[in-house]
Amino acid sequence: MTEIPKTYEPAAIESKWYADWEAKGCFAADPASEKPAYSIVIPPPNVTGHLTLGHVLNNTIQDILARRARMLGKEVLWLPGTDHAGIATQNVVEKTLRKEGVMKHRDDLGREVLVGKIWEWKEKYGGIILKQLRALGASCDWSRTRFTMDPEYSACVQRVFVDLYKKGLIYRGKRMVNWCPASLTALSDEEVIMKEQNGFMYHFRVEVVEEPGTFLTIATTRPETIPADTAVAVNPNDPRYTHLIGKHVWRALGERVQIPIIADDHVTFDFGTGVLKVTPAHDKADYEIGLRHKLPVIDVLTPDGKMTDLAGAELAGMERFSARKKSAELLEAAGALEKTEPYKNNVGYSERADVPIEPRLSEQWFLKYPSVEASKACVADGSMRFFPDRWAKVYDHWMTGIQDWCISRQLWWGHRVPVWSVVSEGSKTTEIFHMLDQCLSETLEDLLDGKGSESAIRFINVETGVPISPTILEFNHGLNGVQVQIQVATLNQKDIAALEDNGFTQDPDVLDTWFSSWLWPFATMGWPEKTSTLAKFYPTTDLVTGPDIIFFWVARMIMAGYEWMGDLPFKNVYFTGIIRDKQGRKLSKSLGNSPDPLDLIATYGADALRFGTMRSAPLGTDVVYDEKNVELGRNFCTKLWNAARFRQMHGGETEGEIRPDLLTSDDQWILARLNDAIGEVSTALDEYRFSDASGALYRFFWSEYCDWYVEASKATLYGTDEARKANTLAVMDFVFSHTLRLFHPYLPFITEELWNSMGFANDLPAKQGGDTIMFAIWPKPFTSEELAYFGLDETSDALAKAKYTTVEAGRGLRRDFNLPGNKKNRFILKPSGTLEAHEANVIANLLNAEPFEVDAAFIPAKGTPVALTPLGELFLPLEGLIDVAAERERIGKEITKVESELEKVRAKLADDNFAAKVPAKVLDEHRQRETDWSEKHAQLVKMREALGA
RNA sequence: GCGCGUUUAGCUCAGUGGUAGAGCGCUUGCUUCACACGCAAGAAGUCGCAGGUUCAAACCCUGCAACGCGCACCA
Repeated sequence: MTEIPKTYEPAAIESKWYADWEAKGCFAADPASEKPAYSIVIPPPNVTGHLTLGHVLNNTIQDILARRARMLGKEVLWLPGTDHAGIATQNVVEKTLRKEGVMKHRDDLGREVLVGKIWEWKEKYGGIILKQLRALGASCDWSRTRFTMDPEYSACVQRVFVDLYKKGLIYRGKRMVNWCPASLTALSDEEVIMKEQNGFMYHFRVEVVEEPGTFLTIATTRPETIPADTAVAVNPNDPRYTHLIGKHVWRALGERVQIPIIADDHVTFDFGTGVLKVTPAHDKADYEIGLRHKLPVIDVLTPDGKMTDLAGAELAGMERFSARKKSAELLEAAGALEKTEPYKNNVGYSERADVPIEPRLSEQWFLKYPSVEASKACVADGSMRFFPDRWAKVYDHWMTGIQDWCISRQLWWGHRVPVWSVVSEGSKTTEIFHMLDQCLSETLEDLLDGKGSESAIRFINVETGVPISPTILEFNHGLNGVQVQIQVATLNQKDIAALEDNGFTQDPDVLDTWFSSWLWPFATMGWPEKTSTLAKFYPTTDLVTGPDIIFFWVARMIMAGYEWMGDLPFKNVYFTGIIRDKQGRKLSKSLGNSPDPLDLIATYGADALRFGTMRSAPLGTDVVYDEKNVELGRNFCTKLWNAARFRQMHGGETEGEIRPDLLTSDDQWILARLNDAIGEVSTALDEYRFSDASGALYRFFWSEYCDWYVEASKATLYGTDEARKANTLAVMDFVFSHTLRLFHPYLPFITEELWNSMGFANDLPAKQGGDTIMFAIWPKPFTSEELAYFGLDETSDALAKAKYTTVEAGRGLRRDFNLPGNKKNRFILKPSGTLEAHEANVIANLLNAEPFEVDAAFIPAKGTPVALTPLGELFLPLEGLIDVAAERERIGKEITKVESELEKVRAKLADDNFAAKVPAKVLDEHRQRETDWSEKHAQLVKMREALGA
């Protein structure tokens, strides 16, 4: 035992033990271990990220799982790392470079230089969040830290790209995509969030060319796209317009041209005017109509959302929203605007840039998802479990309606699309793609020299599917009209040089960040090699993440897991809540409602932050952040600290054997409560109910151990029976050593400190708690032998409970008569049975009663306040202060209360139906209740009678 | 529009058919020999609304309302 300082100072203790754990290699995962495996891969935070409360929640949960698994004897791998986070990171760095005046636009630097700058940034700031996780106590195996742009990881990304291409699941095409005019890139459907907009519905009219004087009224929310209209559509069955189908109208804005009136089922009768302007270049549905009717496509918007010259001189160059207003003015001026009415509609926003996206026709790479059926089935059939399970439905719904994934991004930071191409002279249609296939080691030059094996390189005529001999090709650009793809080995610098010498250029796009993240569970473990790590730790056990990335990440990881590992990537997924402020808003930097966890750690300690967060985060609900919770955590740590100090004050040996013959009723009671807590905490953790587990521990330690057991034990500790005293200390040590272990996953630092300073580590084997509490054995509920040894059964805690109820009754009397708690008072118990001197002593202590008399023959003065307790009548004599009337009134109040209870239970028992239909057990319960209440009632009435009328 | 979830004390939440609970906050009294980051006592709830099932409903069923989330989306 080393002396425990008076105050708990978390900072020093935390850094000391974290360094110690790392030095001892406690976090390292050994694939050769014979212990059963437990593994988690961290949801990699953005490499530019800083620790937020969301990370605190998420990573505390993972740490709790990992630490408990170690104590349960598992070989634990918690694999950390960061994500390159394409758009986010490039935005952050570009913004800084602009601020520093290094560049105005990315083109000022060019691709290579900018990417170089981002790498510099990454090297400089990239590790911050991982360092911050250490401050939280995260027990990650840092030797395995991965980054999604590590060379080995990038090779995995290229490999799966080629694999999917070969399987025919990746294709390139000109499609309508979600275009972000701020980030200047295509986005996947998942990156678009719909927001309700207060806009306007503009009604304008166009004249029918063939019938001058006849007008059609069109309703639109986007008049600025009128110059891009190439038709006007009506429903073929709409009687109002059938006679006009096939005729033309004059377009209202832009070049004055005739556009056809066409019939299409897409148009509904009752929306707007039933006449739809068709803008194939700027609307997904209109594009489909355009395809059906072979309409021309006129693009009037630049990539960054400005009007092109095709929009007409008045609009050209204007920003899209200004152009909208201007268009309305132009229509108005032309007398074509009939009305403008306020209108609410939903508009897609770019999730990252928070600006409305534009549907835009562009050439992109798409992926048809692989292994969809297996991925759907594993959640549906329960072989993978979601917590809370309602997310399984959301997942299933998405998987059912799954759409192809646009995987190319017009950015520079990320995994560049591994495709090289050359456009041969004189032909726009001839492209030669060079695909990577990293299974092979030959360089491209060797292959082209004919030294490569036949399978090493394949040149395929895409149209015919017929392989072409490499020697015929020889980078001859004369293959007009033939598309050729080339699949070769992983490119090294030499390969790339050879390609570029021959006029090949790499596809400029990079891949969606999630196209690398979805490989995380196995690409971090050495795939495609069959590593011992994969063999031991894949599939991983648990994944802990937010429900907001269920499609972005979770679903895609499942599909990747099945596709390349042939197995699910994790067995359980725990979805955390989202942390909100008291007004229910998400925490964000811009709202300024996002406290810095490191400040909280500095103020309250990491354990306090962890405990406070976990206590307020029940499974399945969002978390309302309140600093009070962290304060609560801090207060709890202090309580734990002081309880340990109290134990230490009384000296004596730790780990002393408990002698069952010397156990007091209080000892038995606390052992029973400990046993309950062990069971409750273990079950809660098994079911991922982290707040329930922490709540149970909190209640056990504070209310049961400190408030009752420690206080009751003072009768022994300050007494004269040395043998009992030693035994009580042994019980305290027993309870404390179990409690510290139960708390360790939540409070790693303070439990380690106390584990050592209280001496619990001393006599244990090094690997089972001797070195560190991290590997101490997780407490198990008592066996029947242990229960018998301690003499614990259903009745063994009755006496202690009765005492505590008696004490509460006495304290109630004190309160009722305004006696200050610090003054000693005389109490007399007129016992209903026998009471040992020791038990009386305990009651006296807890009541602060002096003297405390147990007197079966006691005859109280008339009007002496009394409380009915399980142990008898408890009197509070008030010499000279007795107010008979007041006491009668007090008892009268209690009688009223008892009567109302009695009435309720009697009403039930009086009901014939009740007696006839209710189970025997419930009936007995009610009868017992009736007996108890009426006994009490009779006693109270007698007492009141004794006080006179 | 479709689906999911939530609604219990001032606040945040437990409570799956049988006597309404916790933490915080509040009130009152206590620097009582581990702890004022503490101890003790207390006040506070027609369990969202309306029906139904049942001997019995916070709990099960139906409908409604409010809030939140997901998906889809008609100009």
